[in-house]
Amino acid sequence: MISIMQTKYDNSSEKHLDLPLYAQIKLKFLIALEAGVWKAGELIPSELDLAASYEVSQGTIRKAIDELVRQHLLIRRQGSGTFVATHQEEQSKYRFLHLANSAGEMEESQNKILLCTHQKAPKVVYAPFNMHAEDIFVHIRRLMSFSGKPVVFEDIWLPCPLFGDLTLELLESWAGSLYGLFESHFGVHMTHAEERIRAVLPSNLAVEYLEIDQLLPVLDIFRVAYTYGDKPVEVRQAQYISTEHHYFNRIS
Amino acid sequence: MISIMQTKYDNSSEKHLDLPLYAQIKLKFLIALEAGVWKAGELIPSELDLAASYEVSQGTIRKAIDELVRQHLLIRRQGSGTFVATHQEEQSKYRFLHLANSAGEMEESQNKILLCTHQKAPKVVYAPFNMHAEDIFVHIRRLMSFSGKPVVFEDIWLPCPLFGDLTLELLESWAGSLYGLFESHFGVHMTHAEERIRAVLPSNLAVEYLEIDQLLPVLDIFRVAYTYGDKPVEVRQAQYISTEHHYFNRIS
DNA sequence: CAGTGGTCTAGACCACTTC
DNA sequence: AAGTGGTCTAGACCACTGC
Repeated sequence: MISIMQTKYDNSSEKHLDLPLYAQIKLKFLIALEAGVWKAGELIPSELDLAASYEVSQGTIRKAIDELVRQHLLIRRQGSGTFVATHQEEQSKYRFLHLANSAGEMEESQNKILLCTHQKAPKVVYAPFNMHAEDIFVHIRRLMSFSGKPVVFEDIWLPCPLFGDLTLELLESWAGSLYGLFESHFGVHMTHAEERIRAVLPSNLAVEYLEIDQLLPVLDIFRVAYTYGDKPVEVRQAQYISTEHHYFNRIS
Repeated sequence: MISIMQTKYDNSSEKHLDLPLYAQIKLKFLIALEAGVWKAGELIPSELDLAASYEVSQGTIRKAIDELVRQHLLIRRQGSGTFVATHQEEQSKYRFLHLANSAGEMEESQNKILLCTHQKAPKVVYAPFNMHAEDIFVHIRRLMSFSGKPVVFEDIWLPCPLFGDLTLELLESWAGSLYGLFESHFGVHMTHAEERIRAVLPSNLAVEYLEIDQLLPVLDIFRVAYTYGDKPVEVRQAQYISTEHHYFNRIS
């Protein structure tokens, strides 16, 4: 016996978690992204195809995709389709670098890798990963310059299980952004990050590489970056000279 | 001659700007907010009422409201209705104060108003308003303490045309947040802000009020806050001690 | 119980990209 | 011309609030 007008919430089979349909589908998409079924830059199926696959309406698929687009995990291109977001795009170039000059403009940076080694890390580094003092990390040290002047000195720490193959040669041969490299060579896409900002006197190494007086206050920025599923995959500690540049933030 | 199925984009009268319908309606709502037709905390008409008023479907109204909700201009309460966002709520208490302690927690602050005068302002203050060196501003100086220790010293500048009536007595009698006061006494609702952050040596006044050494680096935070329509309505310059606290930011 | 926002559907048509 | 996302509608039902 089939009624013409079906009742709406007919989830007779495997009701997930009392989440609305679009949220359940969003979770499935997140799993596809996390598992690498959908890879950075790739085209995903059309909304109508997905609607057919999951046996829901286009509107429900749209709402799931909408939220992922707002989180910068997917990108829509009218006429072409929906794609997995990537750090290769021009657009995302400065998403994770909140640094501007006095005029409020972003500038092109020149980056120099100072070292890339495998070693143990301090507690502030291994703690966010729930790892231990003996665990080995990839350690990158980098200097960023603007108009030829060094401005940012940073130490970047990556867990070996994911980034063990990273070498100095690879870093130096890579022209794009670091997150673009992580994505294309290690399949790790950074989705968001948390930063803690302090004013400090520069470390001895920062004094040396940034070529500044040891009494010049600098911004100290501690970042933990995450991939899909809120999984931490990078810790970095940076010092910024803030005489001709500043950290900017929009509160909305 | 009337067809049963009307054609969809029948904007025969006054086609606005080639914006989609929901965007046109969103603009009308923004005008209502800006003009004070809808005031902070008030209930706005139901979605079905609005749909009838503007002769569109509920879905179109929803999409317009959705965007305003995401911008924190409106708040939905299922079963009750949709309300104009306000700074009186507990939720928005720390939206504009990105300050946490070493454990990453927000703390309750004790605020002390040091002065409230009417005077001319420096260029960095009047420039964002497109005003002039001779124009008079309300100038508030404030000290914020956490657990009894002074942490934030700030100068706040407000244009007289809007805030001329602000007095020291009013400030001291007000228990809530500053933005809550601006909203309830002057009808000015802050919607967003931009901050520029530097590391500097503290000003002489900051040294005095924060009770710190003049060589201790502090965060210097320059903020311009805006109301509806991207209109700047406040400039503040703050210095934060960042030894036991930090500025935090989430990049997403 | 009436009214509100929240979810979901089915279907139409528009705007854009690609071939 | 075919296919994709973007807009819009009309209507149903669910979940919650307040009287």
